[in-house]
Order: sequence, then C-alpha cells, then structure tokens
Amino acid sequence: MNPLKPPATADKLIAIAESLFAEKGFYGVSIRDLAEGVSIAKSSLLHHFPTKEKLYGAVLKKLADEMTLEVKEIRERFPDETEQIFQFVHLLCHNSEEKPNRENIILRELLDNPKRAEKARKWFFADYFREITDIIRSGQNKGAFKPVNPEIFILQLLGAHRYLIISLPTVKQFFDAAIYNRILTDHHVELEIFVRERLLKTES
Amino acid sequence: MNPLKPPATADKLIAIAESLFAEKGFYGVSIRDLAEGVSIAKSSLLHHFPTKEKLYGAVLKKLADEMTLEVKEIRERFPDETEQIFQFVHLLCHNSEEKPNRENIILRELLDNPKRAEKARKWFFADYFREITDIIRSGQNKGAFKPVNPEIFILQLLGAHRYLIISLPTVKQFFDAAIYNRILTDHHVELEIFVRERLLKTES
DNA sequence: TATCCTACCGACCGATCGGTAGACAGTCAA
DNA sequence: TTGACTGTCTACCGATCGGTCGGTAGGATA
Repeated sequence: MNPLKPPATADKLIAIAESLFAEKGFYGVSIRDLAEGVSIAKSSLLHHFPTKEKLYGAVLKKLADEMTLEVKEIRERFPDETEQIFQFVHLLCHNSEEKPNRENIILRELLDNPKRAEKARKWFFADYFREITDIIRSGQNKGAFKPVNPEIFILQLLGAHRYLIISLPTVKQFFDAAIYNRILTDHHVELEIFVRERLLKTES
Repeated sequence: MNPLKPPATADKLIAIAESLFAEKGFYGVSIRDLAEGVSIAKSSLLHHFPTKEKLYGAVLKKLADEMTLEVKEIRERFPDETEQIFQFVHLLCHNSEEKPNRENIILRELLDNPKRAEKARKWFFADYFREITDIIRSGQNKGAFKPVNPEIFILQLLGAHRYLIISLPTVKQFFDAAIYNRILTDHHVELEIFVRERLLKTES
C-alpha cells in the first residue's frame, strides 16, 4: 500500500497472477496456485488481496495503467498524428513479443466482462481506448485522416493484431517452417499498409 | 449416437453447453449447471457424455463442422474466388448476428488450446481455416488476388471481425446512441473495403 | 514495558467440483 | 418370459474451491 516502499510480496503476487490468469483464465487458476507461485501460504495471499477478484482487478489495473501511459507518451513525443499512429502500430507489435501475457488477459477480459459488468465493475481499459481513438479524431480534425469511424477503425486494427497473436501457437502448424520467423514482421508490414490505405489521405 | 434417430437429450445438452461455455468458458460452467439447463440429473448427463471434456469436444466439433460446411457451400455455389471471399465476409457478419455464441467459443478455444494441446487434442477448426485460405491461394493462382500471405491475411480478417464483435457489449458505451444501429453495417462495409484494397488486383 | 501494526502461518469451514455406484422403469428382441 | 440395453434417478465419493479463524513473530511507537 505504501507507495514509497511497496512490499515486494504484493508485487510478486500481481506478477504471478498476470502470468497464470493469462494462461488459464480467472476460473482456471486457484488462489492456492497463486500463493504457491510466490511461496507463501494461501491465507497470506488473502492478507494482501482479500478476495481473488481483488487480485484480478489489481492485475487489470496495472496492465491498463501501463498501456495508457505508453500511448500518452507517444502522443507527447510525436506531434504529428500520422507519426503517432504508426508508432502505435509499432508498439503493438513490439509488446506482443516483449509482454505476451497482455493480449491473452485483455481478450479474456473482453469475453468475461459483459457477465461481470452486472456487478458494477468498471472497464479498466476505457482510458486506453479513448487515448487511441483520440489520435484518430485529432488527425481527422487536421484533415490528415480519412473520415472513418474512429472506434470501428481501432477495434479492427486491434483485432487484426491481437487475434493473430493469440492464434499463432495454434495455427503455426499451417505456416511453412522456413517462413515462420518472418510472420511477425510480415504481419507488422500488413498492419502498416492497412493504416496507410484506410486512414491516410495522402500516399507517400 | 444413432444417426437415424438421435435422442433429443444429447442434442439439447450440446445446445445448452454451446450457450453456457460461450458465456462463461470451460472452467466457469459446471456439469450441474448444464444438467439443470435441460432438466435432467447430473449423472444422466454423464451417461450421454462420460466427461465434461467430451461434451465440450462435441460442442467444438459441431461448430467446426457447421462452419466448414458453410464455407464449402460458398466455394461450390460461386465459381469466382472474388465472389467467394465477399460471400465469406457476408457470412461472417451475418452469423455474428444469428449465432453470437460462435465467436466467443472460438476465441476461448484459441486462448485455451495451447495449454490443452499437450493432451494431443486436435484443433477442431483446422479444416475450416484450410478451406478459407484455399480460397486465397486459388484466387492467387488465377492471378486475381495480390500475393499476400494467405494465412496472415485471413487471420487479420477474422481478427478484425471477431474482436469487434466480442468487444461490442463492452465498448458500446463509446458509440453515440444514434449511430449504434449502424455499427454492424459500417463494420461490414469496412471489411469489404479491406478485402478490396489488400486482396483484389483490379479496382471496380 | 506496553501497545499497536504488518506480514505471515496452519487449521478449519461450508460449498461445490467432476465423477462413480447401484437401483429402477421402459423397450425390444430371442 | 426372459434377458439385454437404454435412459434416468438418488445417494455418495474424495478432492478442491474461495474464504475465515485464531494466533505468532517482529518492528515501530509511546
């Protein structure tokens, strides 16, 4: 709780929870598994996070905060919206290699959220989604982007990326082994082409 | 088991299982829930499907068979690959309204499959995926399609669609209520534009 | 010294999990 | 009429679930 010197145990719990929830989903992981993952007793886990739901929420919040910050940094560092959107595509592809758990957890949350929404759970990724669509709106206001629906465009862009990422372990058998290493780079190029053709008004 | 006169109970179990697994995932549904859903005792369910896994597998097989058949019918009915791929996009959007459970189950299976693959589980949607990518390869052989990677192209197309569909319940708050009814049609149009720009060699 | 707080523990709780065993009624063929 | 088979039931099993309980060690405060 103390932001100056946070106890390492809570952070370790969030880390192992991110990994296990990504792999098996909320119901597929027990708090016993999580406690054993950081070598403490189950009741000690419940001292830090009084319910399993609270720990899951902490994982979502940490992910959402990180991702929102990344987009905000792009918007501050690059003044041009065209540059911003290509940096965002680069960020997507980069993070899928560096932090592969993210895509799994986000998709699981999208699948489960409507059911949990009854309990007045907030959607943790609302700020993140708003930041990205704001890039589109800003570029459209300056006349640089075509008048696509920002939300639909971003959902299709995120979907084209995330679906491929989570499918790779399953469908990689369909790819020739020789070209398998090029899939991610080819995919990255395809996403950039998609952005260029559907969003940019001027061809370079 | 008897194909001539299948007992209605097994079919009802598959139907309720499709609905509940789509909503809550494999671990989020108990065989008690499923049995109660068709008003029989839990042990009666286990008479028809000796394990929960077997029932889940039956659901996946039924979905995969239906979807593969739909694509095959398109390929038989329309000789032109360009027509086939647009019919396929239409099928995607149409089924998301008619059979909304499908997208959820398929995405959950993609998320969980790598873990279950250790048990030598086959991937039920392999034929389906092969049928669609074959459309691309066939069109490329005839010179009608650009030389995109068929698997990457289809994964991006499926992803752009399915991700938006499963996101809608969560993100619809971001859409203006007045245009909410137009989302699915706008999305359909965008998918067609994506296919036209990335796949077709000739512009109409 | 006395008190409080944080982090942790083992033991235990009621509920539910997937799955088994055995009985019973209906159907149908020998 | 008998016997096999099918579909259903109640009762039960050991294991595990998320969570509570009382208590302890140690450091900070007074």
